[in-house]
Amino acid sequence: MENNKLMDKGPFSLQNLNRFSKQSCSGCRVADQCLPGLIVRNNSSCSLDRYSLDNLVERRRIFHQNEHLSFKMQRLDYLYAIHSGSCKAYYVDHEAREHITNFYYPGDVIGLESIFSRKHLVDIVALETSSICFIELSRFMQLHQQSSEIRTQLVNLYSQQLWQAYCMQGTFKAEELLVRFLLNLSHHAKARGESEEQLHLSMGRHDIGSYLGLSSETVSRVITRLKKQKLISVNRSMITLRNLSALHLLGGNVESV
Amino acid sequence: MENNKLMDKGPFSLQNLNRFSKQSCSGCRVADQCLPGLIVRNNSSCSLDRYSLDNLVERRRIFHQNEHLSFKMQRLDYLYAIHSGSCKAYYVDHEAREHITNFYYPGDVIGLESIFSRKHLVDIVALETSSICFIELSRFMQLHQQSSEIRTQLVNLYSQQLWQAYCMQGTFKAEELLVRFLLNLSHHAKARGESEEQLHLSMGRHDIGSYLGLSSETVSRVITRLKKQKLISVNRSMITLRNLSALHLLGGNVESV
DNA sequence: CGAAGACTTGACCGCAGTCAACCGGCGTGG
DNA sequence: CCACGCCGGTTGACTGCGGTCAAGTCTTCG
Repeated sequence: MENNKLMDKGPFSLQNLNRFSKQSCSGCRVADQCLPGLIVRNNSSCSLDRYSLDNLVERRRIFHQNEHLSFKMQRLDYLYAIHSGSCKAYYVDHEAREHITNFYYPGDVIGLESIFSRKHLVDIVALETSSICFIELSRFMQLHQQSSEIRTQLVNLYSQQLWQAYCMQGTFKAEELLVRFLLNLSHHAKARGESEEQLHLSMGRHDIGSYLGLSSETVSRVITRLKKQKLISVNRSMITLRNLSALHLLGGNVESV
Repeated sequence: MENNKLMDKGPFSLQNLNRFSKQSCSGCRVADQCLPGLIVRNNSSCSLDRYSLDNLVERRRIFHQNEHLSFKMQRLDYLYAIHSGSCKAYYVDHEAREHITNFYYPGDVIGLESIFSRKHLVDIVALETSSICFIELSRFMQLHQQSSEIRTQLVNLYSQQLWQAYCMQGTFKAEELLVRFLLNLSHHAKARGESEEQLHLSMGRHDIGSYLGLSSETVSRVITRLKKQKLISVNRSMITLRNLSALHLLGGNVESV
């Protein structure tokens, strides 16, 4: 029932999509936030014809929860863009600990960190039922050579992701980390036109911990503490930020990317 | 005396450089590792004339220890490439703690994480007397639009740096962090044609700690421990890796970038 | 030679990891 | 329909790594 409500409120109805479908970016709902979408949208000043651009996304496919988009060490044939849903990227270290490198949401492009090695450096998994766009890498690189829009957008995208990654380095208190994580989610949700207070966490406590460098127990404890301080309220995987300004203070007012 | 020896062995004699000097990449000693250098070297298939390329680096200048290349929040007019010496980039958080985002060595390009915001997101400081190449950002972006070499190299560079940053996320033991740090230095030194066992640490313990998310005391203690295990030997800022394979084991055999 | 600063070492403490018990929702099968 | 088991989340007790504070050492430089 909770789930049905979510589906109805979602950006589009999953049922209407074929499992494999030829898609174009022109009509995409998250085109505003997405790299291919941005490029297509700015087509006017672009040296490429509309056909090439709309074919940047080769196809789209539904992935179910815990289904892999790709495995570590596979050849890097595609980048992925998230149309709806969410994914995590992770690798397993020599002591069998899972390290999540990033979470991805609608409009995000996946795989940028792996390009130099020409193979996937991480496993990529859907956190919930998700609609994923396939961007053939060779075509992308071709278009990248031809379109100044792609170039500009790509540099900005890389630059942002790099800065974001830098901001995760160093040592922080558990509370600070978690608050920043939540504010980051909120920021991105807002950018996508969703609520900035109501967050739906598609990943488990363990995943959050793995991303932030904490144990799932610590994540749980900090959430409980924030709940007691009335800064957030929690309903299963739904978190409501009750006092954004107070949270910004706790998180150190980091200008999120 | 130690210093003189270093100068003589160094890649080139600092004294021969003017403080400001017009430079070209064609004859540069670290061109093999450097982004502008790589581009100039592959000029054959390049759409740009040699003049434009050699003028990618607008000028070169000597910075002394602790001298700032640029300050946080300044407009981003230049990227920097290190010709010799080394630098650190850092920001100060809301609790006045210094976070080092990265160290830079000959051939490295500085400023890539700041491009999207059009201003410097970090302070950049020379760790020792260093010769720094100035790359005017507007010219770089122009050339980036014109040269497919720059594009390919830049994507690879970003991709690498992003992966490297991802690998620093998550939680690791102090020993593991430090060993990986040393092995990374070793790896890069080797790539520059220097010794992979003899490392000269141009930054202090505090800086290493700030980069790895440790206190300087912990860095010191771990170094002492490794010394006692005969894995390294230490002579002030000179560290010798005595057992690379054992160190690789401790560091978790991470494929360094 | 003396002062300043970086590094080392020791003592103590606190945050977060680990281990374990418990809870509560959900799905499955009787 | 209920009973059961599973899994993710929460909570508690304990521990240990690494932070903090402080003293002491070594190096450099004026």
